[in-house]
Amino acid sequence: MRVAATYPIIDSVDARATDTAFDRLGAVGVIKYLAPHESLALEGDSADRLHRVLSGTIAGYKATADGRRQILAFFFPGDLVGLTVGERYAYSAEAVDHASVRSVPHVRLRELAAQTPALQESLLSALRREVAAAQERLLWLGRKTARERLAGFLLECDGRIGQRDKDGRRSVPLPMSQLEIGDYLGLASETVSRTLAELVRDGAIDIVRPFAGVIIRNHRHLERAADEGAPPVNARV
Amino acid sequence: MRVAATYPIIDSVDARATDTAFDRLGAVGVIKYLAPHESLALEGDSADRLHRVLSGTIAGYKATADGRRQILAFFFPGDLVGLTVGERYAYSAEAVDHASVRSVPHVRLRELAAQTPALQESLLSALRREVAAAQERLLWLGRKTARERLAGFLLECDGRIGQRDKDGRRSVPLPMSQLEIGDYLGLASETVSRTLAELVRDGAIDIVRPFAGVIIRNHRHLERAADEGAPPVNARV
DNA sequence: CGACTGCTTGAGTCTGCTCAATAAAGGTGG
DNA sequence: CCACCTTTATTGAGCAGACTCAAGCAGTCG
Repeated sequence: MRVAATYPIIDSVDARATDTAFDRLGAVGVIKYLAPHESLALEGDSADRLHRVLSGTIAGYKATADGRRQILAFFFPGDLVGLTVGERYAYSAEAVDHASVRSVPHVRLRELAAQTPALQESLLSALRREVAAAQERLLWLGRKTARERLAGFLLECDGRIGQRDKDGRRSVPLPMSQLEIGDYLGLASETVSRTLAELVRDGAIDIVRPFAGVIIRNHRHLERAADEGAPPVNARV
Repeated sequence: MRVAATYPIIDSVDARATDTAFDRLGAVGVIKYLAPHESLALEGDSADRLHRVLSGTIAGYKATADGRRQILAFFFPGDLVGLTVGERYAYSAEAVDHASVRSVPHVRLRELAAQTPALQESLLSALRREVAAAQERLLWLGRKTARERLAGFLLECDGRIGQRDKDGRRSVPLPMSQLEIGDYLGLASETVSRTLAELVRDGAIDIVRPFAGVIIRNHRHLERAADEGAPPVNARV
């Protein structure tokens, strides 16, 4: 376990879709630094705080008594963890990699929101996005194949944290392990590994070794894989 | 297709957890009557209205190009359909049985909410419940067996629309077909049929014939089936 | 350098799906 | 009210996608 001193002191957010209304939060609450797999909150804890991710990645998840786990969402910089709670957290949250969050008591948040209609509005639309995201994934988990889910996941990550590399291709860093990707997609980690290999074989992606992300080789192909589980007719372009 | 005149004229809601703040909606908007499988909204439609279920059942769903379908939620009397939308509906909605809804333009709703903090608060918490429900089901679809999902579904329905019959047992009417239950749980309708039969064999439930609901024979047993996919050690009590 | 964690790959299994045939209801029209 | 037709539920047989178990490898951290 690393000590706090080894963390960079971060207080800005590098989120692409930064909602400026949330910048009001910049001055309140405390900053927490989390090591990989360190817990931020546990399902059932009394939920007094809202967390905004400053750096790194947080996973929100539910678990069963016998150890099965479903990751509900990955939270990247700029995202809010703990929005949906009432009295108690409805799910647990832990750091995926080294992460930092700003924690704001809900009480303080409510005060701020009362003064700031724009913030109120932002919270509401963040909540709406969260519902929409969860519902989209109900379709994945209920009705899509491993290949479709994984392709959809890579496209989602591309949209949220993808970058353009020097050759102009989309580069998607994946801070989470394949086990965590499996827990997000309702798949075993072996299936994630095999299906990634399949997408590489089909020419849709390249894997950055050691496993740290993917390069999208054929975006169109990946979209087709996400929408239609059928194996491609013409793989290579 | 029935004509509107054959519908009972309903303008009250028999929801158990009626949120009185929503009664403000009682005077605005129009009432629509829907025949079974009649569409209320399609994914991608411009979303100008919020619907409150007065009677019957509405299903919200997403579909893929090749005909697979995932039902996101069943809406019972008192529930709100179309809460989560932005510009356009994020999912389709259709009637499960004969149903009626009160449709309120979002514009009018916003006016009312501005005047009524309690309504604002109610909308927010309805939205929060919707997230929580979707996330609970991510766990079902991603990590639970057919048996666990079905048992969980029956318990959910008991909590929302269950009644106590003359012998004091829980009676759960199920207005939707087994195909629709399958589309809700990410299962084939045959699997729903087989798994229901299994729960009957185990003494957890009885099926009301012709298929119209279930009687919960052993609540404890059903709870165990929902939380732990393992076959019961001592079936009959 | 050694131990651990995470990824890959193979073999075999199983849950739940597909396809199919039959039965049971419900709605429609004569 | 009955005969017909359509839709829904049941049940069986076979299949397949994804899981489990297991072994081996690679990369990382201490």
